[in-house]
Amino acid sequence: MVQPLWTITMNLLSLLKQRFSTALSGLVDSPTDYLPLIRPAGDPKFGDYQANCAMPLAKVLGKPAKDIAGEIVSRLDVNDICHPPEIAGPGFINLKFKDEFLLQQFVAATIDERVGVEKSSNPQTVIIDYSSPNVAKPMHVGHLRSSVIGAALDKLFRFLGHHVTSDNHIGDWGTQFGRIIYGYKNFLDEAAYNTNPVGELSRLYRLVNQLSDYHELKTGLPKLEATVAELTDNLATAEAAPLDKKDKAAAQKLKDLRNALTAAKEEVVSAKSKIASVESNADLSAKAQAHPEIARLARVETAKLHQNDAENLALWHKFLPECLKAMDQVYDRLDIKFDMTLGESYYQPMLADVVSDLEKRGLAKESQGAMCVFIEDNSAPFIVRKADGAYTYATTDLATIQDRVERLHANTILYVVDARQSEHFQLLFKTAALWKYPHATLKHISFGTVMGEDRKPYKTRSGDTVGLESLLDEAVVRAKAIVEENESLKRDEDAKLSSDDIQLIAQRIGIGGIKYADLKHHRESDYVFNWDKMLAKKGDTATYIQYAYARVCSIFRKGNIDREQLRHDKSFKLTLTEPLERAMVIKILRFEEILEDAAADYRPNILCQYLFEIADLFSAFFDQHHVLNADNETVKKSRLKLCDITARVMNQGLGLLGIETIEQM
RNA sequence: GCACUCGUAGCUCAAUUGGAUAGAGCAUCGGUCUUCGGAACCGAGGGUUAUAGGUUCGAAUCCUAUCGAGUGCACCA
Repeated sequence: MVQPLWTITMNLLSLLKQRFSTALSGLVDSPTDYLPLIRPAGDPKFGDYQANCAMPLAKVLGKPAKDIAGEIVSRLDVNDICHPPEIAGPGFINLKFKDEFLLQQFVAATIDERVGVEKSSNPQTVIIDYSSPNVAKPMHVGHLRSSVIGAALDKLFRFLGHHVTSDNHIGDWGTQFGRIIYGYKNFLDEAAYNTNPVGELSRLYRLVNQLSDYHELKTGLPKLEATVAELTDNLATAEAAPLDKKDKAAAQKLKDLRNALTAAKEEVVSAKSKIASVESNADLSAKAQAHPEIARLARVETAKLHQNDAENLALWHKFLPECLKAMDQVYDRLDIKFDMTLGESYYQPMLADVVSDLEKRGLAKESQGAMCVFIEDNSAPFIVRKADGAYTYATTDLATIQDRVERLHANTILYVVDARQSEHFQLLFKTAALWKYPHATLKHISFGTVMGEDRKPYKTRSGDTVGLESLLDEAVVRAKAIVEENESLKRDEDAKLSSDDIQLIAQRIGIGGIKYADLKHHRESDYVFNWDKMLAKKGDTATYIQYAYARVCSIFRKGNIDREQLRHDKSFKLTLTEPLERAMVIKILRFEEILEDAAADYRPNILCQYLFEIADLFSAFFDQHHVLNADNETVKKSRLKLCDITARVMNQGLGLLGIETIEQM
């Protein structure tokens, strides 16, 4: 027997595209241009999918769009899968699948290990560069988005069959090591180091920073205060001048002055408080007096390290493993694993050659003592070697591209880095293309800021950045309180939990809540961090989806259903008796389409929205229709299969986001 | 000064990249409960998509101007 064409795909959209491609090929030169205009219907009343090709073709073909739509439909062969297409409005072609076809596809998906998602036919070798903290500085909220978005894309691309290598491009060669080394040589508490090396290093880092800042602020304060005075005068003069509403430049200047004054005042306040915090402490004050040149000397330590000074290099080798161990603890909690952790230090031996090669090719030129690549239409140069002879992160990034392309054979490199560095990446990518790699796909996957309720970067109440570990701790503590509170409200005695369960659930809900809150937003936008919203029991949260998943599992538990056996049970004919069931089947069959959309634009929020919609559909279905007590055995088994695959899609989808499910919560 | 990003419901955000009546969640108001987990479900109100023009069959999306917010601008990464 010949298999019908549609058994080879469970992707509804790509199947329709194939059919339209055939239909359009006699009409237009390049049918592929019009295939993206086939998309899910905007409104269920228009059917399941719609094709918007006719309108743009009206101009090309010089005929009314409705006539073209008619012509496309007459050429279109979808009888086996769809009801007769309808033409509506200016020339929309509306398509609705036959239930029989949907059920065939559905069966194929239920028995498929990958719930109907095929691997890419064109797998890419992708390096995903994300998280990338500076070692020895504790990780903070700033690292959250890169880590969470990066890990989600990592899992997504892998699942789609690409050859992914995740790389944590850590800062392990920067100025922070000079500070730590200086601290270690001058302020070490040996006992503390022996019990908790990273804690002590981190204390030393903060101490050296604080003392350096102290001296800098102390010398800078008079100037800062003078600036405030000057701005105050200028503002007074400007405000005294007669206000001409038409003079926009003057109005703008006035506003700029006010903003500058506010900023300068804040700076003075902050400086004074930092100075006071040192001077009010006898120990700190004494240390500050004893180390007036601390900032310069710390830089000297960095320079010595970079020149392979034996002592500093030994210290670096001593510190680094401890720092990495501490980092891994955080990654364990976030369930993130890297294939490689090649920090800046790894690329150091290559930098001199990178610069000389750029020079040889005439790309890099000397300017004001520094070696620079000038990119057209960019005023700022791309500095690959500073006037003092040191290399910059630009150089390291170029060496990194070289290594990834030549040694690891990457054809795509994704940088999950915040939006503020977009200019750097533009210059980097242009330079790389001019240099040796015009064919590598280099993408900056930029993302916005995590903000507090005040719409400024998220800080603690005292104004410090929030440490990532304490953030995770708080999430779990808050989640646990919610789980415990809910436990006491439960109606269903069977659903009661042990205290071990509660701890595990609190972890999955807490960490999942943080991740979901981050991923559900468009990555380019800034978003406001809000505990209550991300852990809320209702609404568009990880918890809601996790709860829907737990409810499905509860059906199987109560009914003593062997899900594996169920999947291969062919002793009955599937039926769809309710519109909600049909909606769920279509939604499930769209899983691959959604994953591809999410991957195409590197946007986990597309997947989040999809998972929420599935959970929402399931919750409505669960409320309105019975599974275990269905009218007859056929309906019951059909619904059980639907429940099984719904659960698998939710589990798989959440898994790709790095969010774990729980069978009971 | 230059460059980039953004402005959508009271709040937090979407909108398949130019498609049909701009959608969710929260909050508000109303409803559902003796059945598989109420961390639930159903419904209602709420919008001149910052403003003004323009482009076209069609604009939150594209172009221009204005207003407002943010970010980045040689030797930190």
